[in-house]
Amino acid sequence: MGIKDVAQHAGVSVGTVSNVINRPDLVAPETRVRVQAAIDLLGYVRSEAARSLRAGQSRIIGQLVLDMANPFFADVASGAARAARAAGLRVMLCNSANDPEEEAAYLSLFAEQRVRGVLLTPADATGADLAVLRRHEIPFVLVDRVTSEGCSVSVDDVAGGRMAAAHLVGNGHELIGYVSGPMSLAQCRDRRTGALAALTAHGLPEDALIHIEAERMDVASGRDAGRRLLRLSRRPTAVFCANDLLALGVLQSLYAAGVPVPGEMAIVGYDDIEFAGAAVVPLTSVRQPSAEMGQIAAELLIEETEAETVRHRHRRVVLEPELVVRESTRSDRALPPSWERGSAAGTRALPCG
Amino acid sequence: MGIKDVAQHAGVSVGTVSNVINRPDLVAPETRVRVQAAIDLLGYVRSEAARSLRAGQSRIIGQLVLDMANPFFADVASGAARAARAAGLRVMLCNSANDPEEEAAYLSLFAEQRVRGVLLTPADATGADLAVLRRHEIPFVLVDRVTSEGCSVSVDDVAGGRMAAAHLVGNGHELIGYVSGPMSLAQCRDRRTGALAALTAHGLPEDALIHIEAERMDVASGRDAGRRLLRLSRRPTAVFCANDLLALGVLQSLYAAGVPVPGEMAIVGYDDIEFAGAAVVPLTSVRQPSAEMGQIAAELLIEETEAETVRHRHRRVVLEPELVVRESTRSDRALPPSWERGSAAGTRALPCG
DNA sequence: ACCCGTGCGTGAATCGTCTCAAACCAGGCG
DNA sequence: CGCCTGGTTTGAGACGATTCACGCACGGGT
Repeated sequence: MGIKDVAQHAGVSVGTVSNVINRPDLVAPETRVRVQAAIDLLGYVRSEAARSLRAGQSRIIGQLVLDMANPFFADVASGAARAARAAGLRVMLCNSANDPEEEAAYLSLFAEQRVRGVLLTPADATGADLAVLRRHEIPFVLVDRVTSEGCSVSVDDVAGGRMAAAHLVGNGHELIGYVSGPMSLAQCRDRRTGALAALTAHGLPEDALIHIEAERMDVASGRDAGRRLLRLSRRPTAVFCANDLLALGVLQSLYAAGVPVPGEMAIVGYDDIEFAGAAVVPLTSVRQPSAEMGQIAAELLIEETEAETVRHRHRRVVLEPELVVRESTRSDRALPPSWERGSAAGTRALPCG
Repeated sequence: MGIKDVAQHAGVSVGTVSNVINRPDLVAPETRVRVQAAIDLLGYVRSEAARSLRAGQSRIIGQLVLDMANPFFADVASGAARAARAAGLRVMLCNSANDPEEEAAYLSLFAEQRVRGVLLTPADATGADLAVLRRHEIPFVLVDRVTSEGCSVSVDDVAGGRMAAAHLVGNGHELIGYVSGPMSLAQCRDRRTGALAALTAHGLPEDALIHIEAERMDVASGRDAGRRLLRLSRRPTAVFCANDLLALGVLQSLYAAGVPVPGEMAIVGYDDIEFAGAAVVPLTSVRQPSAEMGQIAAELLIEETEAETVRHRHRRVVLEPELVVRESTRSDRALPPSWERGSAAGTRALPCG
């Protein structure tokens, strides 16, 4: 069941079989069909292990994400897989679950696999994992993070924060809540910076942005943040949330308290995950081009690995976010909910589970 | 940078280095530390390709799912990854996107990789892909599907349908809608069968279940189904939906039409994805033990691959679903929404995206 | 007749690890 | 002194595909 069996069966040498598979133009047509027939007959499948061993590297790209269950990363992964396939490579997707130890374990797995390169969103802030990659000379591209020592693809969070806040100010809001995740995350800081810039650009004072910090960026923390929001002495007329899960939580709290959305409180989320558009009050959200991020990251990585003659220069790609306006900030509430408009996310097909 | 360099540096033979790595107990302590020092110094990483070539198989399990973006499959994958790691294996997760061609491509990738085995939820109904796996003698376990020719892990959909309908009947509903996906799917047929059985068991006639078939099982189709539901001459007082995405869509339509949920229309979904509990009217849903399915499937597969002495017998594991009751079927609406109760799904941490 | 180029096929070397039979060594015992 | 034993190390394949320097044959040009 090896290449030798095929060769013997077709009456040729192993080299010729290899040529039929990899460089068919070097083989006489007659021989080619004979060999191909033997391959089909025997059900021969070449061994990727042997190929990789010989080549000194595998045809796999490793990808490490923070949470596979987060639709954002699922989208990033699908973009990366698409780009990889276009280059004849495959992606091995692993989930660090935000745990630096898991992350380190997966990186050494990747090293053993001799992967072409790694796409990662590090859970480890110390940079120790990047040092490991550099030590083994494994090319990498950061996704949704930035580093000075390699390529990265991220989204302009300052711009995203600015457009969210500008949208709210444009709708007449003059006191706005910012429901943030931990300020240790660059994302949360940048989005706040952008929002603040938008307010001051429109002549509002700095304290027009009321800061509420959630411990984690999930739905439960969002519900808590919503309750805190309602207890404020100066209640904002709008909230900007650092991600959609927080926004969904806030929405739930408001609903429970009987506060109409967007009538008494408008909401803007971030990420535009599928369920933002599918909420009962569809959420206005800042869309990140997640699949595109994955695709560009993979393309950068592939370019780096193929840079034999051309010298590869590390690049920092920053993509622009996009505001998707839906019911949760609609000022004219006479219109029916427009679930169908604004984004294709709501219509994406999810097969049964 | 190979095992030879380590051997030379430590002044031993390659066999000894191999032993230090794989069977340290065979090596004298003094030698062991000397070799280990050389390994650390040189940053040696063994080549998985060479290992696999030698062993004739890799340490990877291939997993093929219908949609990575569906939280259900994300959960299945995480369960499988856990079990695999416990056995010293890794999972290579691939997304067929419900496309039989993609599926076939990934299966031949797995064959080239000489994976230990494959976990799959086939998109291809013809069984041609299973024939390929059998031809190459690659062990496989079906997930959420059943076959007579191998192991499988699935959930009792008849029981799920029955408990959903029984819950509604128990709440006094006597006319119930069933929003189904395509009846070509065994899932949809079985859930209907179960619902019907529950109705008749409670003395209701067969036509107490009103069938509405959606083209696809996504939110948009659910919205459409909701609109059709409201146009019926005999309007049900409850709906059972074949998955949560359909249920979310139905919920949206009802909300848009001003129909109170659960006041005038109760809703039960299926799968209990995270966003079912996070909807503004949290959905009652039939929970599938998704992570457990993945874990059991992987364990079955591992058992099959390790069955050298013991003869492996294919098994069909059928798990029991569980009804998670939330607001959307609560008969006492005086209570505040209970987002925090009923399931841990609503509190799962999703890091920022 | 000779040479050369071209088209096609060959076969051996190579990649890095594991495994196993054999070698080696030190010490104890007859 | 020779033999045996048990702990330790060695070194030679073997795994399967790729690649490349050659060899062979044929036909055209000189």
